[in-house]
Amino acid sequence: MQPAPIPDIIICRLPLYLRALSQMAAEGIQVASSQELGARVCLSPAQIRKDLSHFGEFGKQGTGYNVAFLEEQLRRILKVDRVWDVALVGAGDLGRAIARHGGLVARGFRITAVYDNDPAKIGDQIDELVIQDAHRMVEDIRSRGIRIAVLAVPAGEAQPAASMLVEAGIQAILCYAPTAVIVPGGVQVQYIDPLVHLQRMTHSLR
Amino acid sequence: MQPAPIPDIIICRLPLYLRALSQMAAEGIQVASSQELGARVCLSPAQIRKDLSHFGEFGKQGTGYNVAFLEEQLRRILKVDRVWDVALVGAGDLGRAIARHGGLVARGFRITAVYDNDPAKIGDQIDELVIQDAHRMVEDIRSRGIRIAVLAVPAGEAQPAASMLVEAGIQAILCYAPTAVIVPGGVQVQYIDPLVHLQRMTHSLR
DNA sequence: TAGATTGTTAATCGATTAACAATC
DNA sequence: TAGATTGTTAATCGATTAACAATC
Repeated sequence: MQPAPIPDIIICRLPLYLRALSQMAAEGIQVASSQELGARVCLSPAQIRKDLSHFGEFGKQGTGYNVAFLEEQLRRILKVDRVWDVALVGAGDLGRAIARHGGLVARGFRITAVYDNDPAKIGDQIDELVIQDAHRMVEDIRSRGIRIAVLAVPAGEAQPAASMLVEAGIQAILCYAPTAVIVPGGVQVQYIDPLVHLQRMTHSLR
Repeated sequence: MQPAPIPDIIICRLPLYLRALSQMAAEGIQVASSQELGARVCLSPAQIRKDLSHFGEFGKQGTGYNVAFLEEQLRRILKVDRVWDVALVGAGDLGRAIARHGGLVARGFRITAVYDNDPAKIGDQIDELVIQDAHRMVEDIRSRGIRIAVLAVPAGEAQPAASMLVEAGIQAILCYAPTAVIVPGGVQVQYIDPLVHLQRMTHSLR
């Protein structure tokens, strides 16, 4: 008997729960019902309870959930009860904004390497980080054991860069390029394309 | 009899189809089957055909879809067969990266105003755009008739900024702040939080 | 004890897939 | 004509919701 595998659609909601719980904790809220948590993430109380029940019994009847405890459990489940090293590929405007993102560490990530293939940028710094030559990327990432990468390169360079990352042993890629990249099974890719979100909204404008 | 309303989950996929079709067109591909298009967006051919069938009959039996024609139809359905003016709130690293995004116009959007509340930034330029005082934002957006905004401010400023945008007549907000904002019905909000994507992936790392 | 809220089951709902007649 | 692929229907699948016993 395997433990039932958790549907991906449920995993996708956990970071939202975690984010809401962190906010509640910051507001000094110590206990929250599924009703209250649901209101924050725009989901039904039943959905919240059902989702959480896949991982254990975290609540108390008549009371709700202890915010700090549930936050801790979600961090553990999502494996962000530690800080992951992240390699950043691409030191353009977007790469720079990502590297300087202030809230990474608190949520489990730290950019520890930045690569670019523009000779004019190599050697420059983004805060403490020195931009490295992309030619050394595979060797460097491999030797440092980094497993997560953010891809902030132009669309045309996304596939070759992703292939290099796979070669380097990267297992999870967050891709900002507006194009699907092909990677072997076992390597996860998530995409962020703001234009997709904008286009989702225009459809129902007037 | 109303025309059947289109489920949101279908609208959400159309921008992905459009993106894939634009790429195909750029590669010189003139005709694509639902099989080929599905391969590009990682969906089944049946799904593609079902989705498109909500809007009309765009294909030809035995042949597939004319890429340029379907691209044109999707642009029309998503209302990006024009260019929308967009207001950008927040001129930090992220705001700057968004303002300088090269691919906006080709996909239906153009940043025409940037606001910040930091006196040190007001008056500075991002390429051709002059950073405006956020205090003038409501009046300015309203007088220019802008209906779409991108919110790139710190989490703590997201709600007040969103409320100002609503007051200014904004109907669609793309929010980069890692927090839910409350807006009246009829105003759409989409969120982008890279940490949510990273946390979705860590769960299944080893 | 009375009130509230969980965890879970069964029912509902909606989305995806498979299959195929129509037809290019 | 033969081969291919659409648009659509019916079947399947899975996710969400409603309801409630358990219990804090």
